[in-house]
Order: sequence, then C-alpha cells, then structure tokens
Amino acid sequence: MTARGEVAPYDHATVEAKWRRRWDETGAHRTPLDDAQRPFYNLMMFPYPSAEGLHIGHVFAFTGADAHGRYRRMRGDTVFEPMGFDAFGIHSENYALKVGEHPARLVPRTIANFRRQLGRIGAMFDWPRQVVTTDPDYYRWTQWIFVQLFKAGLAEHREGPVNWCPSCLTVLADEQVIDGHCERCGTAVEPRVLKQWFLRITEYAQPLLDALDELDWSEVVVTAQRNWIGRSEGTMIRFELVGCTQPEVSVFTTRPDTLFGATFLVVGADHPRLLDFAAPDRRAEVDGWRVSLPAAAADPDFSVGIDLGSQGVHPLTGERIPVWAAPYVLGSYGTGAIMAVPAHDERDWQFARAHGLRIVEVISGGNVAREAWTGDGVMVNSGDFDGRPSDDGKPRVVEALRAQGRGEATVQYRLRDWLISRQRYWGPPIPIIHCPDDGPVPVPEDQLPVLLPEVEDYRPIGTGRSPLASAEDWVNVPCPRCGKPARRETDVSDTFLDSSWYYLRYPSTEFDDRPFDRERTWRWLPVSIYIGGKEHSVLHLMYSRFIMRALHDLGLVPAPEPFPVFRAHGLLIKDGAKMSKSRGNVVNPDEYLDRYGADTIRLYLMFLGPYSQGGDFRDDGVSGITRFLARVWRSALLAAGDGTDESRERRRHRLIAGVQERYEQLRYNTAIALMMEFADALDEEAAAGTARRRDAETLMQLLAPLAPHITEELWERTGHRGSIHDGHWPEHDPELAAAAEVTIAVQINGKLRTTMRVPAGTPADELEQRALALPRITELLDGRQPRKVIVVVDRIVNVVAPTS
RNA sequence: GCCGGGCUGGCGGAACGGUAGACGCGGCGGUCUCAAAAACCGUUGGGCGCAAGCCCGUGAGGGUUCGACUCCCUCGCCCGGCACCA
Repeated sequence: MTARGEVAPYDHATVEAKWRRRWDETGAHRTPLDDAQRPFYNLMMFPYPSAEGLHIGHVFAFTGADAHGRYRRMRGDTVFEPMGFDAFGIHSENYALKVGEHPARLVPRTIANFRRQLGRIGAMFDWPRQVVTTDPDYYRWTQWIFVQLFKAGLAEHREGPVNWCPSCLTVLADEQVIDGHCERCGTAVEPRVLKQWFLRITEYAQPLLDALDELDWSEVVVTAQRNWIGRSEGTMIRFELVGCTQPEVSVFTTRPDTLFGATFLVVGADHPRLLDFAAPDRRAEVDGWRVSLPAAAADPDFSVGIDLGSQGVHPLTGERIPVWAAPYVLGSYGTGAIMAVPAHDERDWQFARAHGLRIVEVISGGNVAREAWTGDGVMVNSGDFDGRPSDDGKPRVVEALRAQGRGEATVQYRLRDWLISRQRYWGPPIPIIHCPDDGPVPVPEDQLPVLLPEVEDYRPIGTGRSPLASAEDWVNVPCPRCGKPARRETDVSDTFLDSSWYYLRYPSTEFDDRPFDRERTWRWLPVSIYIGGKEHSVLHLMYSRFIMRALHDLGLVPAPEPFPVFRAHGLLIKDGAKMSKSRGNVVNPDEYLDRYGADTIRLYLMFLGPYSQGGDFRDDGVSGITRFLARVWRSALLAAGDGTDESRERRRHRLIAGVQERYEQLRYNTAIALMMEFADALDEEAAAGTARRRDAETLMQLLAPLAPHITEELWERTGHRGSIHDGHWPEHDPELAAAAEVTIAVQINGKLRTTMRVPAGTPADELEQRALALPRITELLDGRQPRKVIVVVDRIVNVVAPTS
C-alpha cells in the first residue's frame, strides 16, 4: 500500500454539511458592525427571486464576490457581506397572474427557495440583515425617500409623452425601452400622453457625468453611462416665427457654422404643442395628419412631413423660411425642433429632396447636389463668414448670434427624467394624496408606510390607472393639509427605485424608526467594492448614483457616490448562448451541488475563464477540480515535515505573492492555476514522505476563500484552533518571493537559440559574456562578429549579428 | 453609423514589449486489473528529421523595434452598449 492510500478520501457531502451547520451555530458570518476597525462593505447585486430558482449564473456571480470578501476577511478586515431580494415588480406580478396566485403569497415562497439555494453555495452572507424590498418595513423607507425627493423639488407630477406597453399595461421609463420595445416582454411600446411622476435625474446630469472620472469602475460601464447621459455641446438659436400663435422657436444645433444653409425649420411630429406652430388655417389639417401617423418605426420615413404654413425668420439674414413638422425630428429631445440644413445633414437632405425644399451649400468639400456633406470645409454663401474654415467659423457665428440676442452656446443631454409611475399593483404605492385645493400633498412621514391594499383583482386594467384605483376605501382620504376629501395616488413606483438604495439599508436593518442610522451609515458607506453584472450598467447603477447624490445633497449620507469601486463580472453562457428560460438551457445548480459539493463548483466556475469575462458552462472539466481537491486533501493530511530549506521557502513565498495579487484583481482562474501547480508538487512530496506541514498550511490558507469548507476541515484536522477564515492570511517577503535562479533566453537576431540558468540579478555585462561563450552560440555565430548585444537582466540576451 | 471589448493548440484559457501556448479538459502511450472504471506515470501546436536540430505558427495585410499575442495603421469577423439625439 502506498502512502497515498493511507488517507480516507474527501467526502464533500459530510464535510460541507458539518461546516455549514457549525458556522450557522457560531454566527461565523455575523458582522459586528459597530466596532469594526477596518470595515469592508462587500456588496453584490441582490437577485430578483424568480420562481425558477437560482441559476448557475448567480452562483458564478456570487462566488467571485464572496471569494473576494473572504480574502479581505483573512487579511484582517471586518467584512460585511449582506444579501437580499428585489421582489417587487412586473416580473413577479406577471408570474403570479400566470399561475393564478396572489404575489403577496407567492413571493415568500420563491424567496424561501432562493434562500435555501443560496445557503448551499458557501458564501458568508449575514442573513439576519437580509433586505426584502416587498417588506413594509423596507418600502416604508422607499416611500420616505420619495417624500424627501418631493420636498426637495426632485419629484414632479407632470404630463408628458410616455412609453406605454400594451402588454404590461403600464408606462415604462425611457431606459426600459429597447429599440422601441418593452424591456420585459418585448412588445412594441406606444406613445401616450399621461400625467406621471418623474424624478428629476436630469438636474444631476453634469455631476453624474463629471464624477465618472473619479470612479474606479470597469471601463465598459463607465462608457455606457457616458453614452447614456449623452452630453452634447452646441448652440441654441432662436428663430422668430410669423404666421402662427407661437412667437418664436428655439433650436439646438452642434453645427452653428452651417446656419446660413438653414432653409427650413422642422418641429417634431410628437411635439406636445405642435399646433401652436401651425398657421391658423392649417391647424385642423395638421391635427388630422398628426393623429393618423403610425407608431414610431425602427426605420424612419423621411418622406413623411407636412408644411405648417408658418415661417421662421433667419436670425442673421432676416430671410423667411418655411416651418414643417415631421416624425424624423424628436419632440422630446432638445427643444423638439430643429433648423434643417439639407446640404450638410443627411436626414435633412433626404427630407428636402422628398419635399422639394432648397438645398444651399455653405461648407465646401462635397457635392451637395448628390449627397449631404457632413465633414469640415470652408464656409461659402455665408455672408461675412465666407472663406473661413468651418471649425473656426463656429464660435464666430455663435458670437454673432449672441450679439443679436438670438442665441448662445449651450449644452444638451440625452438623459431624460426618470419616469417612476407604474399603473400596476405589485409595487410600493407612491405616498401622495391629491387634494383639489392643495394639489399633490405627501403623506405625512409618521403615517408611512402607505400599505399596499389587499385587492381582490390586482390585474392591470389598461385604462392608464392602476388596479389600486378600485380600492375605494383606500383611495378616499382627507387631505393631510386641509382635511377636505382627497384621493390617494394610485400608481406604484418603479422597481428600480426599490433597488436604488438597498445598500443603505443593510447596515441598519434593526432600526425601525429611521431608514439608515447615521453612525452606521457614516461608518459603512460608501460601499467598499460592488460586484455585479454589466447588464445593469445604465439602469440600476445610474439610478443608485442619482439617489445617493440627492440624499448627499440633503445631508443624509456621507458621500455623493455609493460605489467608488465597481467590478463587472462576465456572463455565464451555455452552449454559446445566454441562459434563458425560453431557450431551455438554464442550468439549475442543485444537481451540481449535490453531486460535486459547493467547493468544487465554486472552484470550477472560477476556473472556467476570467471572472470579468464569464464563460461557457459545460461540465466536462469538473474532473480537473475534483482531482485537484483530492490532492490538496491527501497531501495536507500527510504533510508532516518541518524542513526549512531555502528553495521550498522561496517557492512558498512566490505562491503567496502570486495568489494574493490575483485575489486583489479578481483573477481567480490564474490564482487557481498557481495553486494547482503547487499542489502537484506538494502531492508528489507527500507520496515520498517529504512534504512540509508549512507548505500544506499555506496552501490551505490561500485556497480558503475559494473552497471554504474543505480548507476549514483540513485546518481542524491538522490541529488548529479557530476558523481558518479569521485573519489567517500568510505573510510573504517579496525578496524571498523572487526567484533565486532564472532562465535566460539567448537569441540570435531575435530567434531563440538556447537558454542558460544564472543566479537572479546577474549583471548585464556578465550575462553578455556568458551568453557569447556558450558553445551553441559560438557555433551558430561561426566567426561572425556581433554588431550589437541586447541584454535585459533576468530575461534575455539577444545577439545581433550580420546574416551570413 | 458611433463608442467599448474580443479573435491564441482539438476545447476552456495563460503570457510587465523579452523562451507563445502556464493551468485544466480532451487525445495518445503506459502502470495497476481477468477486464473496465478510478487513480497514478509519461506524452501532446503544425511540418521536416534516425537524431542534434531546423522551419512555420497568436483573424488578414502592412509598419515601429535588436525583439511584437502585446504598440501604430488598414481590413475582416464576433460580442456588448448607443443610435433619426440635430
């Protein structure tokens, strides 16, 4: 019998169950929030508890975040790692409707199932601090935040063009409309004009943009946010109007240098006050035209448009130009109207062609009879500006406009205000009472929460009103201000409002008289690291930044940004495609956890590829991890030596340095590769009876964040007291971690010819001498004199010689 | 169209401008076994060669450099974001 056979094999089921129970009993994952010396708030995106349960992608995401938290904890930080559930919203509600069970009864069940599964993945969640957004103790404070925003003038009830999803029977925020379709159900949205609640995120467009520079975030996400805010610098130009009730119209352009080529004006067909721009005798016709327009199409039709009969006065020439309306201009962006310069804008060019409007070249460089020229050039047909390069002309035109009081430089943002009203049931009621005299009045804070009433029929009704409207007893209340009969707001708020502040609640869950305790919040916020999917790049992360910033301006939180450090993990796919219920390729982790145990699955998922990039889940590589853990197990239990030889100490220090660096950077795949190499060597020594206890211990410690159960068991079995997870990160000496001897590549003309082993740090001139003296090199040089020898210490010697 | 990210063995993936392919899967050969599985050992980018070794090779083509997967230019394909945004 060999030495390897003397150890009983690792039994994951028994060991993992044992430690999960033990950790639970000892409160190993409870965080002492009030006396943390080095608080580390390890936040990961809380899930929406779907009825299907956890899928393997969640395990991937949470394992990477948990491993980082465990690493910080071993380094001595007090790590707070909470978890919760984002359980309001259309998803839950639609599912409840489908199965015919009330969401208030269904959601607790789906949460229970999620918790069961999350409990199996070996993460150190501080469960007693769980946050559930549907809990009245939570949404009470969601409502409270709304009231604070309302009082600060950041929540507004106003009429506006909105996106209506005819399938979900509710309005959607602009961000929740993808290519004209509902983000959730894919139905084409319809434009409607309704009175809605908006949060004025646009007030924060510039601060939100500026602060991006200071954030340590994954670059993709920063870029996505920058695009979404869409800052555009340009010029506002006012055209006087004649022949209609509207006295003037402002237009926004980024090309003031083309002003002299403006041959008509166009008002967006969906402009809320379109008719004011039309000549009185054309109003009826224009109105008929407007209502007959089809819903916005993906491919705009430039032939659609109507002459409004009014005229604009060119601010610099006084020339009169026609005013048109067309759907290719957006009523909701900028001022909702444009000056059309067909010679230098492709869309205007097409429109002018379709309607026989004038095309006047004012920037040379193209052939505007054939197509629009959008590049730079020299200004022509532009009065005093003729002959100037276009980029030079821009500020001068702006100056001329400013002198006339007809325009000025300005900035536009693509970002829209955040529409939060939802005409649905399953959300927190917006805490407002509409009084005929006082208008919208917030529900007094001591009367929060406004509980979601029990209604029999919670189906959306599609009339533009929420199902809550039918709860008459609930709706009719006296005005809190004047006491007259008034009505409650019946819309509920967007789910993204729930998730925009949950990280503030976790540290304060036990307080029922305040949303977040001042001392706790100042100690724990902002979050130390936030790890989540890049699919939330725009929506959740933007809304959270806005809410945090608004609360900061109200003096309620210690920092303007909630997440100074954000890392996006990749997406786990299956068979080359995103996992989704409709594709039927969702992997349920339960069977894998049963079969292999949590540690193996954790390691396997982290080994698939770079955490930041995700990977393709297939189970054909799990055996590599199983073998690895078997080696760790065996060698750790057999290692009894106490050798202090330098080479093995160096190897150990090198391993610590390498693994530590990779944990810092969330590069788990390569951390695991290093540990595998080390484990192979250690296992070989264990078989020979020479393995060192110290090496085995180091390996256990380094592996602990990724494989918490097996390492805890080994720690106990090898005679240690206390948990391996508490402050046991091994020290290393960078000097020792450096190799003592290095292999130098020796090249001739950049091609590898041989290598040599030398002591690390051998100086360049000695390396050169030794390399030139190598038999292989003298032979290949064959008498040729090196023209030059490039030497990089500890790396290479490259002999540059004339080619024979 | 614009902005990101990517393209490396049969596969997943490694490589501060310095020995391309670490680590793992799979394959091949072996040990053990009646046999198989498991485990373990060896081997594994392609081509040529008995061998020493040589040549080729990181999506394609150019460039910079003593030296390029890495930097620059052009192009192709894949993924993601934005998109009548004036």
